[in-house]
Amino acid sequence: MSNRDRILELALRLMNEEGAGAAGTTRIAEELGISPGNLYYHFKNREEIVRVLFDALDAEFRSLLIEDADPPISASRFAAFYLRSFDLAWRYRFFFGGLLGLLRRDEELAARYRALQDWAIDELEGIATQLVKDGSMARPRGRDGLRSVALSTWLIWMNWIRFLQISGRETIEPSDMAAGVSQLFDVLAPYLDPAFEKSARRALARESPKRG
Amino acid sequence: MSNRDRILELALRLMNEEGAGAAGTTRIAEELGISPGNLYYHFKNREEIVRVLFDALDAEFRSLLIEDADPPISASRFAAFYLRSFDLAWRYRFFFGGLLGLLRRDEELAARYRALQDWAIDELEGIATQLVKDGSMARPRGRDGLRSVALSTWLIWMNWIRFLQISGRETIEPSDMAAGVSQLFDVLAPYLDPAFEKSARRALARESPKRG
DNA sequence: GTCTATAAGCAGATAGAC
DNA sequence: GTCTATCTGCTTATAGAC
Repeated sequence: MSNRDRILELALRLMNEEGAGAAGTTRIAEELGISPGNLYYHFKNREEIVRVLFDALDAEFRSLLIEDADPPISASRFAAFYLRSFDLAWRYRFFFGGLLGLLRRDEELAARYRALQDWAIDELEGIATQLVKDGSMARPRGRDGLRSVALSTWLIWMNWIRFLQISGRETIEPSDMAAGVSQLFDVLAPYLDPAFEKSARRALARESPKRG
Repeated sequence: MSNRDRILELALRLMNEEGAGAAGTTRIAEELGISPGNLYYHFKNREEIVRVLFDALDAEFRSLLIEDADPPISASRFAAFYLRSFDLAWRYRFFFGGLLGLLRRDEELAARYRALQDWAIDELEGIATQLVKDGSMARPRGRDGLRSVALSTWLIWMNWIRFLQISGRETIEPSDMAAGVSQLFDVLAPYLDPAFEKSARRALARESPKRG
């Protein structure tokens, strides 16, 4: 394993466990037993490390969303999609807690993040539209009903892990993600076809990672 | 105006405008034209400044919630309550963006924040329960339906301003809060009595601060 | 690719005079 | 209450040898 990869791996671990501020260049180099100079050979600066990690999250998220927007959307695929998206958020959970600070310090990262967010909300709206077409979901009232539902799901997805962190949980486990998906289902529930919802909830319970 | 108050005022302004990290003790002292020593006479350390600001937010939020949970809850009081709560969040908007970082650095602040959050979610559930009793709202399905609705409203309240900041808005205006309240109404809408909802939305449009 | 050594800057905080 | 002066510790980042 190259030092470059070891740097990325350790940076991700440290930031996930202790927050985005925990992975200074000094500390990374020290814990890996390499020199600061070596680290700076591989990365121009601290921000570049974060950008490379974000790019991985970005790519995974896009392929996940594209794959799963493909019609028709069955209840189990619907549940699996949200579970996988929460699992992805978990693996890069450092990103959400410190997001604003990270974006303020790196305009390039901010631009990439915003492009992803805009695209994702559109895509989530597209998924909701497809569910309506499939007859699995009723169209919410109001002009921008589907847009609003998409935005609510985005807000919950973005902030579920941060909410757990803020609430004082020492560690966040993959098994905590099912509650986030369930929270999200609760927001969609009033519009979902009852049979579809029931089936989706069953799939969620079946496929959630178990505690421990 | 005492230097102590000037410190608090400037710290709040800087953090609101440029983020929680922007108000270092050095910078505050410099911009006020006082010495670092003077600042440290008034506050034990940087964290204490933040704690005093949080206490103000805490007190205002509690009195707002207590006042408005008083039955029966009319549609216009309902709308006014959410508008005022978003206005409060706006005045202390620094807090939400950098929340996780602030809590990680100050265990005392973390404990106070968590107490407020636990209390607030209970209280929001109480408001929802009252609306059901008043006949203004249908009880959501599922065992913890009202709890889930309370949590969703909390998540949106907590994260609306941060969402705008993250989305790249240079400045956030009081007039941006109405969209947050509207987003929150959209989540509640499926359960609200149609006449109640209509009336609440009308009150929201009437009482929202205008742009500019 | 990797190292040593160090520059340069900024933060929070304190001692002690007035 | 307010000041001057300063200490300490930390961080990012670079120059240049191996």
